[in-house]
Amino acid sequence: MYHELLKAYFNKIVRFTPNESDAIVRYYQEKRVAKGEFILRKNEVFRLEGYVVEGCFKVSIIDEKGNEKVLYFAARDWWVMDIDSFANQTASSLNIQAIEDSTLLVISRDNKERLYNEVPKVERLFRIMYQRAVAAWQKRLIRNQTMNAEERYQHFITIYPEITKQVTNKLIASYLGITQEFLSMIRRRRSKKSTK
Amino acid sequence: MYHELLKAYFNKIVRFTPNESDAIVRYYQEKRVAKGEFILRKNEVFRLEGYVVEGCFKVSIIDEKGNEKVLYFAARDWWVMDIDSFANQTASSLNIQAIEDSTLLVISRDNKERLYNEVPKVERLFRIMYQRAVAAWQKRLIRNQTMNAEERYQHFITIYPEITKQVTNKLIASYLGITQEFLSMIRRRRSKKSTK
DNA sequence: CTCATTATTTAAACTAGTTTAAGAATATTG
DNA sequence: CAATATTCTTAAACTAGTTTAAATAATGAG
Repeated sequence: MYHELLKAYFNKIVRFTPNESDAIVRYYQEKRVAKGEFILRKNEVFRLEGYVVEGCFKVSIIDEKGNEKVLYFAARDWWVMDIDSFANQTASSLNIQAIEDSTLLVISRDNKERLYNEVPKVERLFRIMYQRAVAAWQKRLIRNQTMNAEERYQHFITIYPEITKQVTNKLIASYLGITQEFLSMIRRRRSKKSTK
Repeated sequence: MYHELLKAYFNKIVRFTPNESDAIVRYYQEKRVAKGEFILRKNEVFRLEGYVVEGCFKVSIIDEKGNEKVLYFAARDWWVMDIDSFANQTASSLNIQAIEDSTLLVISRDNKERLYNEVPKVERLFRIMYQRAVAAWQKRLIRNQTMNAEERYQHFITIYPEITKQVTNKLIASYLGITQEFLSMIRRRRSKKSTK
């Protein structure tokens, strides 16, 4: 039944006929993931690309000092993947873990290649999706270089109000590239300001 | 004559027939840009996507304090574009300026759409190119969050030895997200180390 | 419900990187 | 070639964000 969500998602980007839509979503299977479960661990090869229909994931790396850095969150209507590992079937440097009980629609790498061949317009679909993704990552980098931590936090809670509720401050701090202690200070500063 | 370079570039990603290759590169026109010239200024709509065959460009933004931040450099065999502005024909927030006398192969947004339709495999080509670009931007962000300024500088001069020669330290500092003064200090520290 | 774990806050000492200012070295232009 | 502009360097004072440590609050497992 979640397939309708995925059809709607895709049809907003490229207009498919009902037949094409059906053929596409047939490749995607429902997968439930319990809170805390990993769908990818560092050094594994990422085998499934997933559209999140329920719940929330964190995509992170562990640096050489053992610190976890959150690369991004994927809540409802987002995708989880290690685009590099999935495309090239190389060992991943990322962890992907459910931070709530979650449900995905997943496709394997082999099936994705089959899908590109069966419905060539899917190339266009993902061309546009990736094109937008490049623009989004560029903007994120620009924000990191032009905004200070407080401004980045403000931006985060404004554009991701739902995720703000779903994840801990520790993880938000990691996403923003600061320590949880400093985020705590920012939050105090902000709450003082707002009561004045 | 530069068209052969572009054919080679594309054929490394997707195998095209000679006819297809010819059809594709016919859409790309040679454009010379003198040092210092802008091919895009903030608030304009980006109309040309370009493959650099000669020279070097800087792609940057001016933040609200008036500081220029270099997003990336594009030397030979790279692409210059504002992917967001080009795709959606919205006002750009970027400047793109030649930092040497340069030569590009350019395509207009309208011709690019025609190209996608004339040679559908080009969708696949750019799907793969953008997919790789997403992976590259993610890695850049991870480097920014896990490496300090000196490590980032070391990484930069290692993977971009040519660009290191082509651009000023001021611009490298901007790319790395630090001030030129601090980069200068890093360079002194490094040169002391290496003479010990 | 209780114990244990994890997240959050606070604060003081610290450090990586910035700011400001000025002089020296390079490049650019007429 | 001289004049001018720009880049690069140095250094001191500063600040945004980190580290360490400890206390408190919230959450989760049994």
